[in-house]
Amino acid sequence: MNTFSLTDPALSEKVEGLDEWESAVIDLFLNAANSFGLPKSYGQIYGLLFCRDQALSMDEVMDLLQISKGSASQGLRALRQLGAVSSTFSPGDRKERFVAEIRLRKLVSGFLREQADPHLEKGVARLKQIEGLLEGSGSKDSRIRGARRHEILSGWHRQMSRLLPWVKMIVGKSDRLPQKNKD
Amino acid sequence: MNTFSLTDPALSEKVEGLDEWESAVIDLFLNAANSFGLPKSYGQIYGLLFCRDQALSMDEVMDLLQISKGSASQGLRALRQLGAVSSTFSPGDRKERFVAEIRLRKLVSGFLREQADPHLEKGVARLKQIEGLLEGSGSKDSRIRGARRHEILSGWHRQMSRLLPWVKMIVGKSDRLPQKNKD
DNA sequence: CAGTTTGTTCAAAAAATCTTGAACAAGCAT
DNA sequence: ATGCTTGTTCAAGATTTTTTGAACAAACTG
Repeated sequence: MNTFSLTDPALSEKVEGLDEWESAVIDLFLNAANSFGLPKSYGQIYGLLFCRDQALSMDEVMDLLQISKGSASQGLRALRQLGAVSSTFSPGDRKERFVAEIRLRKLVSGFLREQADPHLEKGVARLKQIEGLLEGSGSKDSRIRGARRHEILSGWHRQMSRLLPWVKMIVGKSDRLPQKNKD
Repeated sequence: MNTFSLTDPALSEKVEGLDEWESAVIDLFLNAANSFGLPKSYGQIYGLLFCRDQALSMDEVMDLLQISKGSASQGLRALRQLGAVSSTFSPGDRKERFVAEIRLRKLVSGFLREQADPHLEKGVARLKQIEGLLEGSGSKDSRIRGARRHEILSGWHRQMSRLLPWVKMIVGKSDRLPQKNKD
C-alpha cells in the first residue's frame, strides 16, 4: 500500500508537505490551544486537520507536524473526546482517519461540556464542604463572615450555571436573527 | 505604628491565622485560578482577600499564605490589573492595603478585557497575515482551500466578538429579569 | 501461526511555568 | 543626609506540564 520504502534516504528531506498558509493556520491554533489551557500539540493537530479537506491518518499527522507517535495518539484521542475531531475507518484500510469538526457551536459546546461542566459539579461539592467546615472551629464572628462568603460563592455558582446554556445557544446562531447556516 | 518587633521570637510559630473554612475557600480559588490559566498563587491571594472583611497589606498576605515577597508583589499587581483586587492607602500608614472585588460581573469583565479581547485583536492580525500568504505559494487548489478556511475563521471571529458583550451583560444581571442589585 | 500493521501506554527527558529571595529603587522620618 | 520601611525586579531554582520513544497489545494477513 505504501509505495516507498521506510528507509528510503531520499525521504530525509521530504518534510514540509505544508503550504505557507497552512503553517500559519496551524500556528494560530497552536496559540489558541495554549490560551485555552490545552497542550500546544493539540492545537497543531486540530489546525492541520482544519486545513485539510480529506481525512488524515495518524501517520500523516506525525509526518506533517513532526511530532511523536505518543503526542499524535494522545492528541487525537483528546480532541475526539472534546468533539473537535471525528474519525472514520475507510473500508479496506486498517488506518483510522481523522477530520476536524468545523462547526463553532459544536466546538464550543464540546469544550464547555468537558471543561466547564465538571468544574461546576466540583463546585457544588466544594460549597458543601465549606458549609460543613463552618460549623466547626473559629469565632462566632468568623462563622458569620464565612456564611456570608458561602452565600456569595453560591450566587456565583448559580449565575455561571445559567450563563453556560446561553453561550452554547448564542454561538453558532449568528446573533439571534435566523439566517441560513449549513449546520 | 507596628506594635511588635520584627524579630520577636514569639512570632515564629504564629503561622496559621486562617480558619478552616478560609483555607478551604483559598484552596477553591487556587484550583479555579489554575483552570483559568492563572498561577496558583494568584488564586490563593484572591481567595484570602475574598475571605476577609478588612483590607490586608502585602506583608499580611505573605505571612498568612506563606508565600514569598515576589509572589505576593506580582500576584497583587496582576490581580489589580485584572480588576480583581483594589488597593487603598490608609492615611497615616505607609502600607498599601488590598481588598477583593466580589462583584462577579466586574471579575468576568476584567478577565475578558485582559484575556479575551487581546486575543481577538491578535486574531484580526493573524487573519490578515493568512490572507497575505494566500497570494503566495501553493497550487491553485490549495489557494482555494485556503480561502475557504479563511472565511470560516473570519466567521468564527465575528461570532466570538458578538458573544463577549453578551457574556458581560448576562453575568451579574441575574438572568434578564430586572432585579435589585447593589452594583 | 508467524509476521505486519496500527494504535496505546507510560516512564523518563525536555520544555514551559511559577516561585523564591537577594539586590535594588523610592519615599518617609529623624 | 542616614537609616528605616515598603514594594519591585529578575535571574536562578523548583515545580509542573508536555513530549518522546520504546515496549506492549490488538487485530489483521498470508
